[in-house]
Amino acid sequence: MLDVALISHLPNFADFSRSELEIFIRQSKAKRVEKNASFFSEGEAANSFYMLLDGYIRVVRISASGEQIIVRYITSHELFGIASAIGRETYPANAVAAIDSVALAWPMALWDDTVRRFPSFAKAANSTLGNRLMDVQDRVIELATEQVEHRVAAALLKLLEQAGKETDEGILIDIPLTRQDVSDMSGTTLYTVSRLLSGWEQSGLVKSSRKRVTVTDKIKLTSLCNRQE
Amino acid sequence: MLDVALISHLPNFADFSRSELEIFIRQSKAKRVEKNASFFSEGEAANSFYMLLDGYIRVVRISASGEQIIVRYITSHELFGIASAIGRETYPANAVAAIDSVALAWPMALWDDTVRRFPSFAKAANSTLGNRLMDVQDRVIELATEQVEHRVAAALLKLLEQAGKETDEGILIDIPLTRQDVSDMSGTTLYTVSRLLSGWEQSGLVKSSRKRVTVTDKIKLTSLCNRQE
DNA sequence: CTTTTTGTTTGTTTAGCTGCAAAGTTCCCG
DNA sequence: CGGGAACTTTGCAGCTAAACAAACAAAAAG
Repeated sequence: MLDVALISHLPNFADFSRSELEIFIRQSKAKRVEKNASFFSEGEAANSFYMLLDGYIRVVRISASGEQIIVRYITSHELFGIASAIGRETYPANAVAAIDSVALAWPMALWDDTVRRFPSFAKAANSTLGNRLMDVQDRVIELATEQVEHRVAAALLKLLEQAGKETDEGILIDIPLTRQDVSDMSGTTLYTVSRLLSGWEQSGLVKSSRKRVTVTDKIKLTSLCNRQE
Repeated sequence: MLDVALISHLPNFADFSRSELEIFIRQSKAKRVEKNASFFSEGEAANSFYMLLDGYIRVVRISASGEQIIVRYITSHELFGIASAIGRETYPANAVAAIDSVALAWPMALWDDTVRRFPSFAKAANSTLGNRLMDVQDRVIELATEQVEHRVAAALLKLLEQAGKETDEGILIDIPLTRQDVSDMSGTTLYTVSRLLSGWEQSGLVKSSRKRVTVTDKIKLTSLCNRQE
């Protein structure tokens, strides 16, 4: 059983009493999902909402022409699969574990009641939605106005924030990440990503190997994103 | 004074009684904004939330490099400027009137109370957010995977749904719309849009003139969006 | 240890767009 | 009604990044 103390400090649960939170947690079921398996798929009936305890989740959609797009990553303690919050009865995307992951799952039937009784929870859910909306808008702007180099750099920096881990060589992106994954995030091809990474490696911005990227010069990488004119 | 009957049927207000709705409306102030003027700007303190009564609004953001992106259009009876719903204290974008427009404005201080007392209103706000999130995601996918021709066609079709008006020549997009506007929606340049429209005009898909586009063959235009491989 | 699978790099070619310039149109305003 | 502003079209030059192919490297499977 999960230790309530580990999550009681989260803003999601700010106005749950200790016992309320315990009851709430007890209503959930831990769901463990292996790397590359899904918590749920696009179009599926939204029977549960989730909070990620450990791991990383790729939110993926498939375009009309069959190409895969990574919409975002979910990190620990984020709510996800909250279709109800926006009045939907099916999940709008696929949630694929990037590494072995564990989440708590609540029956969707509890949503309305939970939101009504716990304003902090409702607020957290709404600001989660708001942040996602802003993020996605930022990506639209990026895709519409910036060149590939900029976009790939931005994708790496975002990953760095979400999953960066200090090492002696620099900051490692602690998710197994293929060139293809990066290109799926930045709307380009794995070839271009490979070329960019090679180039950056030569100029000492990053180190990369199979499924791993370490950023050695965050400053310079950031500056690629702010290039004016 | 606005006739309450005109809007009482909207889902937003499903569980307002007649008198509650009257009171609610009375708390608002009609705001009239001329073409090309703004209801509010990005970063401004979010003092009001709005419902559009008449007109069209362009939701615009400016990229880091100064380029303008049209994030979406707001049409009649939509809520907008609902920053509070996502826990923000400033507006996240500019709301510019595409034509002379009128909206009701409520003081943001009323938000929490309104949402709490009227679940239908809260639900409407949330599904508005949800739809926007989905829309923006769709645009990300489009920008990341589809070619310009496809994207411009999709932009026109979206406008057609929002502001289409039957005429004897076809369906007119009833908003003054420059080539630049269309390119700002589809992440390309006004030159390319101009070329595409010329081409489509030759093959009888559209008719266009200064600031006007009429779609004469919606079927074929739609098929440009579904082009496989 | 060998084979297969999966991921990465790199060369070459080329389509698709952008960017600029310049001319043509349409509209608006005094 | 005339002049200027705003919008549109078109030609051309140039370049970015996509697409394909092929070889290489690393990991997983047997």
